[in-house]
Amino acid sequence: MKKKPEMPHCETCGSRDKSVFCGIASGEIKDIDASKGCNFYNKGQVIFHEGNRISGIYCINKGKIKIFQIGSEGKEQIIRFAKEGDIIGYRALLSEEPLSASAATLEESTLCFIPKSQIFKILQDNPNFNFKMLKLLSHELGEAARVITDLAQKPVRERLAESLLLLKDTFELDDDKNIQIKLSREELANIIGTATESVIRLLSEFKKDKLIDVDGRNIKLLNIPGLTRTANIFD
Amino acid sequence: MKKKPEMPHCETCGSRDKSVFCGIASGEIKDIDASKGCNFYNKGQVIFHEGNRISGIYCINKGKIKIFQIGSEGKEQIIRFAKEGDIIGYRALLSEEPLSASAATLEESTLCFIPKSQIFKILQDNPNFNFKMLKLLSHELGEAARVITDLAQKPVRERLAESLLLLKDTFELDDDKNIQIKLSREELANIIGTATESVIRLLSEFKKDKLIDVDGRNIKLLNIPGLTRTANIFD
DNA sequence: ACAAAAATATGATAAATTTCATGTTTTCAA
DNA sequence: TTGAAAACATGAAATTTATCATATTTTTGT
Repeated sequence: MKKKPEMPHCETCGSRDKSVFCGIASGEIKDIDASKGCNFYNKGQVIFHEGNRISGIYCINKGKIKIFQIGSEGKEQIIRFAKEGDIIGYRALLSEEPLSASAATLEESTLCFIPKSQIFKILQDNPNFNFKMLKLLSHELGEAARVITDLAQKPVRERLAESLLLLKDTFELDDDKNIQIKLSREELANIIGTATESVIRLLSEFKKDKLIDVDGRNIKLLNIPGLTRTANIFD
Repeated sequence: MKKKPEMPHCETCGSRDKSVFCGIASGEIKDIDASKGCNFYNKGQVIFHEGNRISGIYCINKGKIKIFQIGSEGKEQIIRFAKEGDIIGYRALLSEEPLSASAATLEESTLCFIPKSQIFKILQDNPNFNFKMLKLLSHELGEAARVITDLAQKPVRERLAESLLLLKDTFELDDDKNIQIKLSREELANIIGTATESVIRLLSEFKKDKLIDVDGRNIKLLNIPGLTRTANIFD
């Protein structure tokens, strides 16, 4: 069994400058540090549950997270991903509504929890942080609109291609051009709203078309321009 | 030709207390009034265009608006609706990104335009307004997530039923239980991401099943519980 | 009021996608 | 290590949904 990692500190947190907390004064950082809690999560652990209330936000110190809803037939729908430096749970906290989605780790992760009172204090005292949150929310809303249009209008093959590119942008490629995230075929299906079998078949097609290379859950992007217009390949 | 209506004033605006501007002090309302512009739009007029920059937000004094994107095949996708008292364009303004969607009137409408400088001034000076915007954005984000799951997982018949209920909640029913918005079959199709013919067929089905009554673009909801679980009607 | 255009309607067919069945491979816990 | 469970894979059939063709009705501009 792995040992629990040391409690990370915001002051020395490597992902702080990439995060929404980047412009915060050193005094306030100390406040956050003092009020926060920090936990290690194994792969697949649920962080919070759709429908519950939330009393703070989680900041991802390390790891990868999926945010998902359960549809009416009990099927998981992945809404978005989060990684090191990202925050999750802020939507429900700020709207003061129940959580609209659940979150679970995709690999071993370390998350810090910052209580509501602290967040609201910073929001009040720090116009810069406040504005960052407005920007974050409105950016996310734009992304969501694009997802809606794609889900409504694009066929499954294109949606899969899109989501591979989205995963590339979110988690980046390693030196071998592998997407730096390992998802099951079922999870891929749950991003684009299709059957697992369809994803399996389409990944094979993409491989045959030399657009990607597949080795287990490792997906290598060989021809990114090709993926951006998969519908026209045989035009 | 109809006469242009009088310039409305925020101070006497009937929809202000229902809007995001409801808690604003009288002095600030006067400032908004002084900086705003106001215009009448005919049915079907475009208010702003996806991809452009925006320099303020529009507040709907009167009328009904659709917000939509154009998909890769040129097909319209309706993202959301707005009505009297709602604001539009705030997403692009706050994210400082280009507009992610276009807006057009669904009927004759009057809209006020409040310039960016004024909005940012209120955001800075008025924590209450600021917090209202955070709430609005995060609420919208929750709605978007639910739309994503529905589009990804529900069959067309259920999506149409859902969207009729959404339209009911947004625009309400008149005394005759008619939904207070008149959309073409094509527009209904563009909400749920399906073909116009499918909407036509399904509306007939709903009518035959006594769930709704249809007379042109007037849709009367006869059996709302039935619509909430259209998939199980014949179970 | 009238012609043209747009919207609505419906059937037949085609295409996309899911479901089901079944087999193989991989993963994981005892 | 091994046996069970989960994940992956593939074909065939069924289902859903889109497309095409065509007719009718409604709306709109002149």
